[in-house]
Amino acid sequence: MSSKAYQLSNKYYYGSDPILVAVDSIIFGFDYHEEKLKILLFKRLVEPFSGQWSLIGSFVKPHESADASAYRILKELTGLSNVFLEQLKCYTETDRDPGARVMSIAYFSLIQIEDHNDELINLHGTRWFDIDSIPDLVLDHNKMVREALEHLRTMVRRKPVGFELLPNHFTLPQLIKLYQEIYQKPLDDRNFRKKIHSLGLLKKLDKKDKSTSKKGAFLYKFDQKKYMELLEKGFNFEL
Amino acid sequence: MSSKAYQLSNKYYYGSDPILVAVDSIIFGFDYHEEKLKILLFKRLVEPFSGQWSLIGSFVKPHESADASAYRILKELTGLSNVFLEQLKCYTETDRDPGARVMSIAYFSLIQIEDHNDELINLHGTRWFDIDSIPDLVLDHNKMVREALEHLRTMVRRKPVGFELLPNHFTLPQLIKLYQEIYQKPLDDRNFRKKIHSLGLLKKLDKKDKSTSKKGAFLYKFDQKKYMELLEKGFNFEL
DNA sequence: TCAAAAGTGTTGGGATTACACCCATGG
DNA sequence: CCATGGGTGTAATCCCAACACTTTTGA
Repeated sequence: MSSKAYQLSNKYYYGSDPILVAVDSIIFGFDYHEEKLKILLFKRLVEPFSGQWSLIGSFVKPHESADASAYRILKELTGLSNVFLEQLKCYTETDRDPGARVMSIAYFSLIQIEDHNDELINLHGTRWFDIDSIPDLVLDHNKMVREALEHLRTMVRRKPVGFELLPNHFTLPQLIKLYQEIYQKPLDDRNFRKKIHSLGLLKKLDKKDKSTSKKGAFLYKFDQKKYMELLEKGFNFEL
Repeated sequence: MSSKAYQLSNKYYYGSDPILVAVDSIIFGFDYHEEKLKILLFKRLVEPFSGQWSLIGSFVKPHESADASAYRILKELTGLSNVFLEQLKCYTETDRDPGARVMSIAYFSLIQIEDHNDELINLHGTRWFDIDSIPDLVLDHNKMVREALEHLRTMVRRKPVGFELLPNHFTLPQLIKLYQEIYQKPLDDRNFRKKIHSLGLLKKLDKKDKSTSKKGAFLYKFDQKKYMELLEKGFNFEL
């Protein structure tokens, strides 16, 4: 019985009441063909509500941190390991899960849709959903999605995390479309370019992407060093 | 046995491993006589490390949310109930507490030092410490304090929470000193006044506080409605 | 009358907004 | 050669930072 291991290590806190702890990840991706921000969902595996759409999650195991748990489940379902993943918020209402007293730590993740392993995706029945047509999810997961989306909108103004959603080489039109989709409003093309260039974050490549126009749009990558610097100290990216 | 109640409600998740969950609150106060930002600590009541300085915390009980737990312990130790309290971050490293596998949800609180009940403070052996001379704390509590302080500095630029640390009636010199203490840098007096007035958050009273000068400084209170509005939508308060 | 803290405005520079046309190319 | 999307510059405005003197009054 697995709770035995736990009991053994509890030398001190007799009489205190342990609680089940889960992690649930809100995983964002940007489909730049459709120009849509999406989140990754799967069908819940356990009762109650088995088979219903759910955030991707797992119970936290005795010998792993919550971070490790969130990384583990993300790796299992997408094959990805070097991704942007951070803790968002802990949901602790006593009645949030009718199955038991379960707390959930929500994680916020940004991934590049193209990178993930399609076989794994199919294997586990995960699916990308447009953020404006998320189905009814189990428990309080719809609330988690709403709050994660707010977090994304706030965050993108302070840190250059938008890039986590784009492929390594991307064009400015793609970048602009991403920000428009996140902010849910049209942005001025010229001012956006001016601002993004002024950050010194972009490295222009020689190649062009001609998949969307005859003229072709220059590809860029971002300067890893500058990126880290800005991630650390933040910036102000109001538009 | 209290864990029985828990077992009873766990109809579904057999074989999953529950974890002890605690809350720990980083409680900030501003002593405007000393012009110092402080945090409230107490001496830990349980082994291991009983008697050492610690953040104020408690285990989360089976029938309370983590928020309720944090409010409960704050009320017990300070007598205060209408305070600014929000969840900060969950600490989940497996080895963070040698006593057992315990997660801790850190809470961030801002209170008005004068409001709290001195008798309770004395009764529980709590004490205010300058943020620049925090003693060694149990477990990872020093880390929590550092991160909470960073959070305060970030937050104060986006939301008008500074007021939570001041008495209901306060003077502009007090407010400026508070911000200087939080930002840890001198601020331009005239620009600060201009900016704070432009927010439309302050209501000037007829009274003056003459405790710090012969001329006396006008007392202000803040406009609750405007405050709520700005708390909701945020602002930019770079200085 | 003077010391000590409170209060008050202006100006220059940098950033942000609004806005319209030329460019390159494949079909 | 033309339709389509990619790319560029400037002027007006707003916001922010820097900066020094006057006011009040109790001792």
